[in-house]
Amino acid sequence: MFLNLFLIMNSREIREKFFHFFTSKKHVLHESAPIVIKDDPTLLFVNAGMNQFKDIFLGNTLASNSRVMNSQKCLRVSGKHNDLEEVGHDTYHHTMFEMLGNWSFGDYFKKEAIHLAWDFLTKELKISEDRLYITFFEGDSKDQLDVDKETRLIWRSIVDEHKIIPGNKKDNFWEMGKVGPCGPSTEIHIDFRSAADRKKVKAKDLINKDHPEVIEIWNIVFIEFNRKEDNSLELLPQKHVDTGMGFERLCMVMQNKTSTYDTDVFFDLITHVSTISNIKYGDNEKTDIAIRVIVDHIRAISFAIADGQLPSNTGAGYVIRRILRRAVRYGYTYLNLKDPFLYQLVDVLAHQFHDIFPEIDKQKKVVSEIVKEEEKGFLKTLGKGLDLIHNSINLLDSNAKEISGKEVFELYDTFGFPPDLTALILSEKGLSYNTKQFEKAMQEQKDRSRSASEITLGDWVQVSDVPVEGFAGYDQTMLREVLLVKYRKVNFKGKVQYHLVFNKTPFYPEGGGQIGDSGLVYPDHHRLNKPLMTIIDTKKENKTIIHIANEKTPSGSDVAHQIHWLPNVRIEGGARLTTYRLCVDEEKRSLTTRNHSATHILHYSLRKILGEHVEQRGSYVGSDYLRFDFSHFQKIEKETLLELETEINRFIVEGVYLNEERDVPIDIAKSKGAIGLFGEKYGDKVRVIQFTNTNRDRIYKQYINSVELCGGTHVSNTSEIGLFKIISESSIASGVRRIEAVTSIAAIQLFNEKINILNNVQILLRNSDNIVASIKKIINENKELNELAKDVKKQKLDDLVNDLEKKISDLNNFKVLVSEVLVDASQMKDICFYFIKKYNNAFLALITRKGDKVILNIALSKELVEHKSLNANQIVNQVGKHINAKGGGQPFFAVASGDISDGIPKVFSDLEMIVKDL
RNA sequence: GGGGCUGUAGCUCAUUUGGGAGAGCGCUUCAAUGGCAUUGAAGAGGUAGCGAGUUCGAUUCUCGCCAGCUCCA
Repeated sequence: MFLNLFLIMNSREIREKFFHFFTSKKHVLHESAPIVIKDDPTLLFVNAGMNQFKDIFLGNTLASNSRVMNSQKCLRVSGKHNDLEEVGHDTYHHTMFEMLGNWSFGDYFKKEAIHLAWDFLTKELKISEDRLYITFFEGDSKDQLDVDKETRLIWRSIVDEHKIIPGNKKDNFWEMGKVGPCGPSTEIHIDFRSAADRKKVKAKDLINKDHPEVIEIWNIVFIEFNRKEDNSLELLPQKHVDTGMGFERLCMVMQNKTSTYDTDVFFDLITHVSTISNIKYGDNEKTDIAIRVIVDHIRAISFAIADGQLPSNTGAGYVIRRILRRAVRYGYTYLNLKDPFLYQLVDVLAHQFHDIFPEIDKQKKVVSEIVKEEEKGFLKTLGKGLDLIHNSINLLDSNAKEISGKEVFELYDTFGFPPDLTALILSEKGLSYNTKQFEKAMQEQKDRSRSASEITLGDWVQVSDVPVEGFAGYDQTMLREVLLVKYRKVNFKGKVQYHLVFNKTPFYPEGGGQIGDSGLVYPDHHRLNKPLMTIIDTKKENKTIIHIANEKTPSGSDVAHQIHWLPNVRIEGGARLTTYRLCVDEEKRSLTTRNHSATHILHYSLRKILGEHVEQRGSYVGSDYLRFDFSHFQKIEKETLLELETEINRFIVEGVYLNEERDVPIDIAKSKGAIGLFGEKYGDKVRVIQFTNTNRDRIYKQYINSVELCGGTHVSNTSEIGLFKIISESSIASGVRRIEAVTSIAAIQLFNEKINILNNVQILLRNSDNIVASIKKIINENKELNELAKDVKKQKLDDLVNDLEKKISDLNNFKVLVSEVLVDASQMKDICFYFIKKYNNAFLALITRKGDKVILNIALSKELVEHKSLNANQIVNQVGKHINAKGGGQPFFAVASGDISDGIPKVFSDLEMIVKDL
């Protein structure tokens, strides 16, 4: 490859250049948000640079800097131009990519934004103006929006008018979603076709037409409206600029390539895949596609895992699993890679991004372990699927050409075997499958899922327009004068529930591992003291706190009815509004709070005892117990667990006071050594929870210091936790372990239960003072006795068999035995099997009693069944009627049980009749 | 969130109208060879995920729960 080092910048230099340029224009570098999104049911991954600034646009949060720039990790797996199944087939789409962007929050607007972008491209990067084209918003009559004349005018002062092209709402009016901030955009496109091609067709005609060499490189959005639920547009109080430039595409342009995969961004990865597979990139279209798929996907997978999203079978984790499997599939089919290989690429990525995105390098061992385990799992799935396919093929008529689409769908749906692989295997045998049937089955599955999820949410009903203040429950569990802002009806598992949003609330919404509060809502009126609603859970959707209420009030009427029935108490902007009193279930909250603080201490102690590599991977803090997942490579020995418990309980006994600080600038918090949650996005101001002992309260002469960024509730002194006890330690994924524990009342209960058991054991052992020795002795004795008993039983059975043997009569050439025996049912069965195996002409009928029950067995040598067409099944029912028995079995052995023991003689006489007739 | 599949010995899995709970590997012991690899023999190891129901009888059928896999949203 020819590289002119003086002219061609590598990707790192390009990124640096961007940061440098905008720093010089007074922009502050903002860290990329984790690629994984929490608390937003509509979005699983960050798909644009602006995601993390959503709340600033909406006016919910104030920006700490009015000018910001960054490179944001993004992940796109669906949408019009980003179908996962397409990635790799062309040479410029990606699942994971970097988005360079600069932002103005109420600072500069159109003119400066346009000039900044233009200057960066043409002056800093020295991209030829000749190649650049501009689009602007042409207006939209439905939205009553005029042509964006201002933008057009600004551009006219910069470039030739013929290069400025109007675009419609689809291309040049950017919206975040159905509702929310939006505005017109202007885009810079680049044409890097050959001179000959440029002569043939004008660039103007190729813009926004999916031409691979005429592409958009920079999108500049002027956020000035808020799209409301009724579809109307409202002017925002402030105007913002949001820009996004695809980094990989920019590198492609700057490095004179026609494919992003030919840039240095992918060079090392591709080289590595070539080495592993021994297949050169560029040799063959099919293997090239496979290599592109792999190098693209490993980026998405690694960044997602490093940001805390483990592959799983639902939600965001499932998306990661699907991407990983697609990569494995392409490697498996086209590069003949039959063993795990993707995990080896993590190192390459770690090295490549160690300075800009250090999260992969920091955890490369964990990430690659997880990838490897996933690969192994999928290869196993593939193996199973292969067996199933070969079975189906073997069952096929020799002249059949096709297997049913339903079968292929089942293979995919149930066993996860990809249909394209199925098709490949079939075609090797000259077969195919019915794709119409497959599509039909697929559509049915989709319809089923959609209809199941559609009913769930009702529309929000707006009750009042007061501003929402949010959580106020750190200092109180009861709040008066609360107003209902909006509510909606929801169907959940066949039950009706209500979602309620209040203007302020003491209810903690599920988050940071801590479960949501439950409690009661009362009318805030001194004469009304009956609860109106039962809040069963509290959750967060983005930043909105949603209270989930039962359909019925505690007194049995409908909640919705209550909302409208209530007396109007407060007057707000001319409207009479009901005020409420919100009361959190204090017992549940206080137990949860204890568990949350205990979780922090556990985290601290784990790092102290096991090492700094321990990082939180997930946590559940409930009122009954706590669960903590963390990175660690081996099983924790019993002694270590004990040490851990002791350490934590010392921490508790020390009675360390909580030092809680709100609105601490994140830099200061970090300088204090505060540990952030793995993959969590924090704002500029954070809440710091610190338990640090001072000299005065040291009992154990140990310095204790737990500092974490946390939004949860905590005890004011660690002594409130009372007691900490681990109940289990296990593995949940490769390199990730889980500890479950209880505290306070639950821990005391656990101890009491255990001690109670011990006491009972001791009493049973006649107050032995060495329980363990006593039990060991008993076990040994028991073992000896068992062996003795076994011998005796066997002897007894042998004796019985001998006795019975003597009773066997020869009748018409049959060995006949009809008798009542004093053994249990399973021994009787053994006797039956012994004789019918010993003799080839045995006819046995044995009876035994168990309580009131009479059990009858009929057993016949198999030869009798075959040659004499006898059937034990029939006989047992025929003679069983005398003892009121029903039963059945196989022709050679049948069982029946009844409850009339007086009938036994009749059973015997009937059997004699049967034998005589043989 | 919805659908499908699976759950049997430490591991991998058999077990058909519902009627004896099994195989291979691993483990323990003994024997053969100077030792190891190995070979032979014997043995231990199970509430058939949990809980109800139907049945004379359930690993098997039905329902619920739990866990895993898988597809869809």
